[in-house]
Amino acid sequence: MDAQARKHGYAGTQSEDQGMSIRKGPWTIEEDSLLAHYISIHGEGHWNSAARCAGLKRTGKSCRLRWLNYLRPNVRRGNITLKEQLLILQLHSRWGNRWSKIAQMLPGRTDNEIKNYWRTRVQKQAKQLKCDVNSKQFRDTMRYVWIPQLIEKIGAESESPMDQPTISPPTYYSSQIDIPVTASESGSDLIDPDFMPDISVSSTFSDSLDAQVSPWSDLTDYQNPPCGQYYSDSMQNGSSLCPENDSSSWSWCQDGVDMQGVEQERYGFIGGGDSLDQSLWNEENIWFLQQQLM
DNA sequence: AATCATATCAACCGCTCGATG
DNA sequence: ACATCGAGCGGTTGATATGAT
Repeated sequence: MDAQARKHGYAGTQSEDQGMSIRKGPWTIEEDSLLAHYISIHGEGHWNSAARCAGLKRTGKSCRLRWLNYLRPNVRRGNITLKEQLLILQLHSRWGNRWSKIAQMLPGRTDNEIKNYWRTRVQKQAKQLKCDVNSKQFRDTMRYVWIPQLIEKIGAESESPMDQPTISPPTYYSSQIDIPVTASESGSDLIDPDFMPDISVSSTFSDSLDAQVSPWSDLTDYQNPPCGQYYSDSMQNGSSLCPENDSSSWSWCQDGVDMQGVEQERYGFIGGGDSLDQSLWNEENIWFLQQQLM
């Protein structure tokens, strides 16, 4: 579409409605109310006929999008919360760019919003790390730094009686979210919150992160990212303890654990869709986070 | 105060998929 | 089995807001 047409809110073609100009661009209040009124009577679906019958010079697609992303009741707007961020990271790690699927797990959030969040916040970080968002380096940083940080911060928030008076003390959280641990069938390999802060980090890793990871809104307002140690116990069965790996690939060792070795052994691929890491992103964790968002 | 750069987000586009005839 | 059509999805774009210089 040419910029002029968009600017004036009309398309030059009439593909869907015979001879009628199709309006584009931002929705007006009148259009919103027309659409909302129509849907309140006839319900969702049949978007093309909805557009026609409601007297909107819009495509069905446009109406559907407007309804789902804006007009629909219970649409949640505003900042993505920490818990939502955590859930997004987890679910994206599991499902990749399946935005609508991810959105289904975040009540009130739209796929568009989550997609925008990912692109603006997360991909920005990948860019600053000078790596691809699907690269191993970035996945590792996300899994071993940001997600633990988020969990820590959420735990801290949960401690605050002002914040969440009812549920989820940190211990409860930590007992539910076995983020960085290996096969936790027994449930014993869970994060100990005592491990969370004050982590000794290998110089290469910490230098790298301090230098490269810039503050990431809620996620990254940390100067010394905690990482590493809480994997050490549970990841021993990663077997490859600090081997001198192929130096061309990105890896690090900390507390005797070679993350790359672990990665190779354990991880699915971010954005890889079906290659799931069930031990890491298990249903229980996701369910729990969802409950927190309700 | 003006200008430029960057971030954010609403909306569009093209493609795919599933239902239906 | 094939064609058509509507719905939905993910990627992308452009307008606007915000911050930095």
